[in-house]
Amino acid sequence: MRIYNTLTERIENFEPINPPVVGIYACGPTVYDYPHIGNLRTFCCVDFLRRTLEYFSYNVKLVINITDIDDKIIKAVNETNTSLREYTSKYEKYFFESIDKLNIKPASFYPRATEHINQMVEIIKLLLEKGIAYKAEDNSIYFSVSKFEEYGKLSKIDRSNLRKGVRVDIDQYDKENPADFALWKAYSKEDGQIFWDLDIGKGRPGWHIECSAMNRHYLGQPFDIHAGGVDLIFPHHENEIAQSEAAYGKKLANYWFHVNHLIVDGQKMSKSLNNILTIKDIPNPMALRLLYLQTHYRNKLNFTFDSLKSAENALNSLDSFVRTLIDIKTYYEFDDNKSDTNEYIRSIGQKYKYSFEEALKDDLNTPRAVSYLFELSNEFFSFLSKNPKEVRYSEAVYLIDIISEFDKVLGLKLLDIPTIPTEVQELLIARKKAKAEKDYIQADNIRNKIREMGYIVEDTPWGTRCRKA
RNA sequence: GGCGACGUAGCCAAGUGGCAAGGCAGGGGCCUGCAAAGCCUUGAUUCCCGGGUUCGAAUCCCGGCGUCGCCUCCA
Repeated sequence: MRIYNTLTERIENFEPINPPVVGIYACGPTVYDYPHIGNLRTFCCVDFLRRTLEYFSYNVKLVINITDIDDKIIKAVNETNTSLREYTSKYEKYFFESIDKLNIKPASFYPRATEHINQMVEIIKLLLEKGIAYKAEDNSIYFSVSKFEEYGKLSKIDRSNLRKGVRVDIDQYDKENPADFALWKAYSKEDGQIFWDLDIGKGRPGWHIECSAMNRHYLGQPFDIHAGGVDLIFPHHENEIAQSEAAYGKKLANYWFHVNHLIVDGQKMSKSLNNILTIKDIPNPMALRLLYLQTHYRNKLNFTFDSLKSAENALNSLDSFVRTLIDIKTYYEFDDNKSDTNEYIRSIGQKYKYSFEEALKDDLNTPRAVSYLFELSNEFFSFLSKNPKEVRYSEAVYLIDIISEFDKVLGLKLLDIPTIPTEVQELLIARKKAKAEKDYIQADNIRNKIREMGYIVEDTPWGTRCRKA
C-alpha cells in the first residue's frame, strides 16, 4: 500500500514498524461544541484508512483522543456554572452519536486529556531538565522553539518569513521568543475551579502536550501513522513533533496523514456565515458517507445539498443491485439444478475486486474504488438482461460475497436490508391476491396506499419486493 | 510579504506523458397489466487562457487569469 506523507511531501510505500500491527493516532474532537460535517469528514477518512488496512490484514490499533480541557471549555464551564465533566460529557455523547450514524468503527481507545496529566507532566519535566523548556515570569512553562533545530519540518514554515506586523500577541510577552508555545499554562482567576496544583506549578496543560503524552502512552514512540485535518499541520502537529522529539530524541511518527477541508457552497463553514452543519442537518448519513468516499481525502470537498441528494440517489441504485442479487438468491435457494458459477460473472467479479484493491492501495483512492462497484453493477445488470437464465443461486451468492468484501472498507451497510413493518407486509399479501385475480385497480390502490406509508413496491421476475422510499 | 493547493461535461468527481473512469441530472427507445427497477442509446473533437518541450500533454516547463488554504482559534 502506498500513502502520501505530509512530512516528506510524497507518496511512499507503507511499512509498519511491527507488522501486522499498525498504530494510528488521530486528533479527536474538542468537546465544547457539536462536531460539524467537516470534522466528521476527517474521522470518516481515518475510518477509510483504518478499514483499508484491516482489509489488507493489518491489525490496527487506533487511538482517537478526546480534548476535554482548553480555553473555550474553561470559559464555557465557568459561564454555565456546571462541572467540567458534566459539560464535556454532553458533547462527548454527541460526538459518539455522530460517528455512529456515519458507521465509523470505534477506535481502540478514546483517551481523555484530563486523565493523562501525569504523562504530560513527565514530558514537561524532561524538557525542563534538558533546558529546552523554561518557566517564564508569568509561571507558565514554554517550549523554546530555537532549541529544536528541526522546527518547521512538517509544515515547511520558515520562521524568518513571518508576515510583518501580523498577530503580535500582546498577552504573551513573557515568552523569550514569540514563536515559543505553552506546555503548561499558569493558573489565572478566570480559570475558576479548573486547575491542577502540581510541583511544576498550579495551572493546566497547553494545547499540544496532551497529544504527545497520549500517543506515546498508547502507541509508543515512534508509532506508524499520525492523522488529522490539514489545519492541524501548523501549529499543532509541528509543536507535537517538537515536544516529543526533543524530549526523547526519537522520531514521533513515521507517516503523517492529513485530510483536506470540507467547504459548504464554496465557502468555509463559520459561525458568522451561519453555515455550520452537523449530522442533525443530514437526512441520510449513509449518503454523506458515500459523498465523502467520492472525493479523494487530499482534495477539498465542496458540500451542497444537491450533491448530497446525488449521493442518495446513487446509494439507491446500489441498493437495487444488492436487492436484485438477494431476490435471485432467494428465488433459486432450493433449486437443485446448480451448475458451476457462470464464467462471465466470475470474470467481472475478479476484475473489479482486483481493481478495487489496487485503487485503495494507491494512496487510498476511494473515488476510484467506488467507481468499480458501480461498474460491477452496470456489467451485472447488462449481463442479466441478456442472459436472465444464467444468473442463479451461485452467481448471486458469488457477487453478494464480493459486495460484502467491498463494504468492509466502504462501510455503507450495503447488505443491511431494513425490515418491512407488518402492516405493509399485510398489504403486500392483499395486493398479491388482487394481482392473481387480475384485479389491477385494487392492486394499484394497495400499491398507492403502501406508497403513502413511505414504501415503494416493485414487481420483479423473482417476486415482489418493497423498499423504503 | 512568505509557503502551498486547486481550476476536467449542467452539477459532483477520478485520471498526472499514449486517443477523457465513475456518480447525479437530462433526451430518445425497450421491457412492464400499469409502475418501479433495469437494459439499449445520447452527451467534453476536449481538460481556465497563451506559449514551449515531445512522435505524442488534461498530464512536464514558462507566463497569465481565477478560486482557495496556512503563516500560532480551527478537522
